[in-house]
Amino acid sequence: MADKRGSRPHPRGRRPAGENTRAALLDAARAEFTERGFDGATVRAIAQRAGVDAAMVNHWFGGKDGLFVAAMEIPVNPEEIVHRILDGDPQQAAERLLRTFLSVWDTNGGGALTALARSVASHEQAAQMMREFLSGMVFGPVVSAVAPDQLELRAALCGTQVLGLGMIRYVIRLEPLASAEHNTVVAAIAPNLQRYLTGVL
Amino acid sequence: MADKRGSRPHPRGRRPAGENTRAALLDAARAEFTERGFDGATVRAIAQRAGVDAAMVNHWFGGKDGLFVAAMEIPVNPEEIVHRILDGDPQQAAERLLRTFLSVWDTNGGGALTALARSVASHEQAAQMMREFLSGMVFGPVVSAVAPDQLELRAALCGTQVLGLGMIRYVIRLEPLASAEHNTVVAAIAPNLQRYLTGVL
DNA sequence: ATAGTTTTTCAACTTTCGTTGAAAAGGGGA
DNA sequence: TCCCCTTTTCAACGAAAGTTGAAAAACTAT
Repeated sequence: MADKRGSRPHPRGRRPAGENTRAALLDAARAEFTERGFDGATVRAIAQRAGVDAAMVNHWFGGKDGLFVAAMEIPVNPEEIVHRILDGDPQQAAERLLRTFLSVWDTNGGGALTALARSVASHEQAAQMMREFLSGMVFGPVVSAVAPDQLELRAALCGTQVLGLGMIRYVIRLEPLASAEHNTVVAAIAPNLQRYLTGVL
Repeated sequence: MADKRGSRPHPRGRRPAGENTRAALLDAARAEFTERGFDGATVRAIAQRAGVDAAMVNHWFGGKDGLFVAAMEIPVNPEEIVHRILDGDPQQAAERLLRTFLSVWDTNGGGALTALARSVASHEQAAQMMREFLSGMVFGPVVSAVAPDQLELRAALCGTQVLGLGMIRYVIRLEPLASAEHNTVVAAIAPNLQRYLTGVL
């Protein structure tokens, strides 16, 4: 009944291998940052969720900031996403773009974009990453491929619509959009987004 | 040169009257919450900005939470705003709505909505206030007056566009939207917003 | 096998923040 | 004038969080 190690979940030093602490930490960090934002998430909670000690964050990532940057490195390949969006009729690019975001977000509990949105609060670095992600990684390439003019303005406009949708649906959780079917959302928003991409401004 | 009270900025007890601590605290709180969000703002910084002791926050508002709620009580009258938006051609309601938000925000450094947006992070109360403000105070009444059907969906859709604009322009500060003229923004976005209000979904 | 390196936990430190209680000072009514 | 209430600062407390250093355990190479 009274095993000597019974009360201590983990013995001291290195663990039997196989369990990748770094990856576990990244997963836990993504979840916590998404749920609570940069300030709300604590190193201790992330470590506990990953089942390791909080000191591991410093060992592997140098600190909370490093972990945040590493965790927000998007797990999905932006080029592949962009490629899929551009594949087909340019007049339906908005619909494909919207469906892509919705499915990434819904399988992800809000996704990295939501984590960033929640973190932009007091972290200038998050705003920086957001800018780069929005204009550089996703909307920039798409707009360049399908839009006739005013590329930067169109990219920013797409940002307002997509980010606004993310905020309302996942952060504020305003009904009926928060629980609406993908088809409903797409039917309502895709035409507007399409105008930002290829319509006359 | 060496006044006995020279090193102490304020003597102890009550001050000569005339200076309204409560109001100063509210102003400072609005500024700090807007710039840094609920978590980023500290009671001490707010008090220093107001030129009073941090304990005054507890004395007047019961704590940081009470101060936040009090500070977010919107200084602009929503009914008046709604009335102005509804006054005129319903087909141009979106333009008036957009211009109203832009001017409130731009004279306000982002405004209460931005403060709330920055605070939604780890404060469920902020999300609650946001929901009520969006659907109850502004978009709800406007939509009820001009929209033909699906009132709640239309209100939420307007929320995505307006909140997204606020996030991109004031929080993320993505160019060229961040520094664009009001006319440019209105020309680009009003048609889309008008579709959410009165168009066919 | 043994020495050295890497990984891991533990305990403690430091800082920051919200909050509290007591004391001081001005104002107002009896 | 004297007493009481309100307002204000001050000092300190307690909790929480990011970080650090040392010791222990497992792996690796010689």
